[in-house]
Amino acid sequence: MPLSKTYTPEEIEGPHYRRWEDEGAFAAGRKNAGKPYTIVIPPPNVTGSLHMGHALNNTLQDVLIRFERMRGRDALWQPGTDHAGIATQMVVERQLDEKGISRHQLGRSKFLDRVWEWKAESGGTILNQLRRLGASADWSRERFTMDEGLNKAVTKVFVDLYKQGLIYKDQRLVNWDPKLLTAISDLEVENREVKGHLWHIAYPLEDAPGRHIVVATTRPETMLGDTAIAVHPDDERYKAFIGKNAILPLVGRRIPIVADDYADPEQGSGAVKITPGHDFNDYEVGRRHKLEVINILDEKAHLNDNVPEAFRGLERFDARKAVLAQLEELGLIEKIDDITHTVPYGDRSGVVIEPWLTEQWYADAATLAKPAIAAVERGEIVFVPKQWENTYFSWMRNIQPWCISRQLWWGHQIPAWYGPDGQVFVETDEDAALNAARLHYGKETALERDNDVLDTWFSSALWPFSTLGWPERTPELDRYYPTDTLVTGFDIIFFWVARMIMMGLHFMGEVPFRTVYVHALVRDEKGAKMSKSKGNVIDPLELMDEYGADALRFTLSAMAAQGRDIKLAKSRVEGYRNFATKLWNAARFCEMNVCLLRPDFEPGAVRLTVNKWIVGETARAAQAITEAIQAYKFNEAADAAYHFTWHTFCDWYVEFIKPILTPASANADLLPLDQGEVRPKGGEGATAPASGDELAQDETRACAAWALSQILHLLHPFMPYVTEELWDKLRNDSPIPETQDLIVRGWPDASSLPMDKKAADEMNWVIRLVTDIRSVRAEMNVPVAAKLDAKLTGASPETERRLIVHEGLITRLARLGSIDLAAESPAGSVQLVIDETTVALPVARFIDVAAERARLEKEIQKSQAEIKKIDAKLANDAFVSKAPEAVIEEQRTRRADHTQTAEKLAAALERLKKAG
RNA sequence: GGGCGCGUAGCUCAGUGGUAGAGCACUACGCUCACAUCGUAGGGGUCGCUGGUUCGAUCCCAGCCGCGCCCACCA
Repeated sequence: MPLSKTYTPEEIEGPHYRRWEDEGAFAAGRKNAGKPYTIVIPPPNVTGSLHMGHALNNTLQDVLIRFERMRGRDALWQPGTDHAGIATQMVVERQLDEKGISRHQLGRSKFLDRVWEWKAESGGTILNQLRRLGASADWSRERFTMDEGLNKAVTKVFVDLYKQGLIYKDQRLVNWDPKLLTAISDLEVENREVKGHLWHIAYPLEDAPGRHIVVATTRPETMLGDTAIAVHPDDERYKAFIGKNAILPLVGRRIPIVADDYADPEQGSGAVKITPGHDFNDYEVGRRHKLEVINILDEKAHLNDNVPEAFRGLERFDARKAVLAQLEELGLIEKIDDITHTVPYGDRSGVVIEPWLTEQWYADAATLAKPAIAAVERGEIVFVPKQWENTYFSWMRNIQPWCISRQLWWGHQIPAWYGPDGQVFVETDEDAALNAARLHYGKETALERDNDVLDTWFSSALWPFSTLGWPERTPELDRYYPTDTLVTGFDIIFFWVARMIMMGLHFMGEVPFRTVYVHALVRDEKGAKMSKSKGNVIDPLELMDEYGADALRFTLSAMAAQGRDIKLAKSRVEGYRNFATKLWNAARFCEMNVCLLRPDFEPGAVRLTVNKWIVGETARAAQAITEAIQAYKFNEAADAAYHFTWHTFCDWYVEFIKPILTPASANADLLPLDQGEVRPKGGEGATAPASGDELAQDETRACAAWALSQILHLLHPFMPYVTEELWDKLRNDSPIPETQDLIVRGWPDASSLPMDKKAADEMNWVIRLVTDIRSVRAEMNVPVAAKLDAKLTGASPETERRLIVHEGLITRLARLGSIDLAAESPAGSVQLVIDETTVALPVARFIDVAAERARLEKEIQKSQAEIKKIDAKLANDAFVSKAPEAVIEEQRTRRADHTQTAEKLAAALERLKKAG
C-alpha cells in the first residue's frame, strides 16, 4: 500500500511498539551480540505518571541505548519502578482519608494490603507511558524495589553494614516531620526563605533584681525548653555574666549563663538562648556544657507536659502566640525586628520541620563516602558535564550520618528484633534472630521486630546490582555490572547517584557505572519550574497525542544542550512534527520513483557526481552524528541529522535527481553517462540515448534508496516510530532478503564511505550558482514563470565541463530557458560572479536600471571594504609575524576572491552604463 | 555565608581566539509531477557593561550590573 500523504503517528506507534516487544527487539543477551552496554533506569515512582522530566530523562537513555544496540552492542536497558515510601503511602492515606478511615484504624497489615492493591491498580501506568514514548527497555527484566529479590538484597546490605559497624542506632536530634510523623533525612528538608520576626526578650538575672540579659530568637515558644544562655567568651558586654544564672521567664527555671564560641556577638543581642532539645546548634552547645535536654514537644509538635500547665497541649504556632502574649504582659519584650530567614520545611509534607530528639538508625555515610570520593577523583566515574563532580565532591566531603529509618509502614521493614530487655538482634530473618536471641539469653525468648522501615533511597542505592540478581551471583551480574551510563537529573545526585556509588563500591568492589550524564531540568516557556500549583505543567502525553512521540523525543533531544535548563516551547515540538512529515514525504518521493534497496549497491562505486556527492554528505553526517552521541551532545546530533535530512537530502539531492529519474524529461538527452564521459550537448554527436540513461537511472534509484535508508538509521534513535515505519516500507519493497529485519540493527559506518572532494566541490558550485541566480531573480522581481537565457563569460575549462554535465539540473532549479557560454555578456543583463565566471541574466525588461546600478555599486563597495580590512591586517607586522600561516593564507585567499568579484562586478557595471 | 550557571536576532536557544548561527515568528513571491505540517528569496544582532591579556576577543581573565539554581546550624 502506498504511503499516505502525511504521517499519522497514532496509526503506527502502537503497532510498531507491539511488534518490537513481540519480536524481542529490546531483549538483552541476544545471540552474536557484542560487548555489553548497560543503562539502569532511574526507577520512577510506581504509582506515578509520566511528566516532562521523565520524558527527557528516558528519551536520552533511549537514544543512547538504541544507538549502541544498532552499533552491535549487547544493549541492556534495565527497567523498573520504585516503591517511593512516603509518596506512595501519602497517596493511599489520602484515599482512605476520603472514606474517613485512618491507617491506624486499619492496622499495619491491612494498610499494606491496600498499598499493594493500589500498586497493582496503577503500577503499570507509568511503564505504559514509557512504552508510548518508545522506550526500548528490556521489559522482561522489569524489577520493583519492593519485590522479593530486592528485599533480600536490602536485608543483606543492612545486616552486613550493621555487623561491620557501619549501621548503628543513635539517639540524637533528627529532622522530624510533625505531619507525616516520621524522621526524614537532611536531603528531604527544603530550606525556604520566609519573612519572620526576631524577638528580643529580657531574661531576669538571678542575683541582680531588676537587671536582665536580653536574648534574641525567631522561635520564642522554644524558650520553654531553654536550659542555658550562651555568650561569647570575649564579649566584653557579657563577661561579668558568665557563670551567673538567669531565671527563665514563664517557667521560673534557673538557667546558667555559659561562655561558648557559638554565640556570635554580631548577631541579635550577642546573647543566645540555648534549647538543646529543639535546635541542632543548641544541642551541640548543650553537649559541651553538659546541659539538660528538655523535650517540650510531642510527635505532632504540640507542647507536652514538660512545660507549664497553661501551655500544655498547644500547637506550636499557637504556643508562640501564647508565649508572646504572656511576655508582653510581663513587659519582657524589648523589641521586635522584621527579618528574612530560612526555615526548614519537609519537602513532601510542606510543613515546618522540628529538630526532635529520637532514636533512629543511621548509616555511617562518611566511611562509605571515602572510596566513593576516590573513585571519582581517579576518573573511574566521570560526570558529564564535568562540573557536577565539584557538586558531588563538596557534598561527599561534608557528608553527615544518613538517617535511614522512617516511621512509616510502606517500605522495607528494618531487620532488627528486640528482646525484652532491649537487646537488638539484626538478622536476615526472624528465625535467625530467634536463634541469636536463644544464644544470648540461653533460652527461647519472644522478640519484637522493629516497626520502622528504611528510607526509600536505601533500596534504590542498590539498584544497579540488585536488579541484576545480587546477592545471587547471576550470569547477568557478571556480564552487565558495572553498568555503563547513568542518565539522571542533577536534583538526585545526592539522593541517588552518590549513594549508588557508595553501595556499589562497598558491596561489589566496583563502581556501579562509568559515566554519569547529568541533564537539565525541563521548565516552562518562561523558565519557571513546572509545577501543578503554578498550572504551567506541559503534559508530555498531551504533546504526544498532538504531535506524536517522535516529535516530542526529537524536541527534547535537540534542546538537551549540556548544562542548561530546557525551556520547552510547543512551537518547537510542532516544528519537529513537521520534520517527521518532511521525512515521510521524502520517502514517498522515493517510493513513487521506485527507489529500491539493491543487494549489489556499493556506495563506494557510484559513477554519477550527484551520487558520489550524496554518499560523501551521508558519510559526513553519519560521522558528525556518531561523534555527537558518543560525546553526549544530543542537541548537536539532532541538529546534524535534521540538517542533513532536510537541507541536504530533501532540498538538494532530491531536486538534483528528479531530472535523472523522470524518463520523459526534456533533459534526458543531457544526462551524463558517467563522471568522465560527457555527452555533447544537443542532438548532433549524442551517443545512443537509452542505455546510458537507464544506467544512470538505475544507479540513482539505488543510491537514493540507500541514502534514505541511512537517514532512517541515523534518525532512528531519536525518532524510532516513523523511521521504523518507513524502513519497513523500504525493505518490504526490497528484493534483498538480508534487509528483512527491524531497523534496530545496523548503524551507518562513516569510515567505510568515501568522501569525494571533487564531487563535493562540483555540487557546491552548482548549489552556489543556482542559489545566486534565484537570489537575483527574486531581488529583481523576475516573474517565476520567466525562463531566462543565461550567458557565462570567462568560464574555465573545468567550469565549462561542469556546466555541460549539470546543465539539466541548473536550468531546472534556476528556472532558466538555457545556459550557454558567450564571448561577452549581453547588454541589458544583470550580472553576478561565481569564482572566475560572470553569469549574465537577460532581465532588462524586468529591471530598473538605476536600481541595478545601485545594487552593483553596493556589492562592489562591500567587497572593497573587505579588501581594505584585509589589507590593513596584512600590513600589520605583528599580525604577519605572529598569526599562524593558515590564518594569513586564508586572508590572502579571501582577498583574492573579493578582488575577483569586485573586478567582475565593476566590468558588469561598466557594461550596464554603456548600455544605459 | 559558600559554590555553580546564565545574559548572543522579536521569542527559544546553539556556537567559535581569526568573515556571527539554527528553529519559531516576521516580510515578499509561489510556475513546479514527495511535501502548503510545503517551496524560493529576504529583513533583523555594536554577542549585558567596563577594563585587561592578545597581532586579533562574542569566545580567555578581572570587576560591575541583571537573572536563576544548589549547598549552609548562624539566634
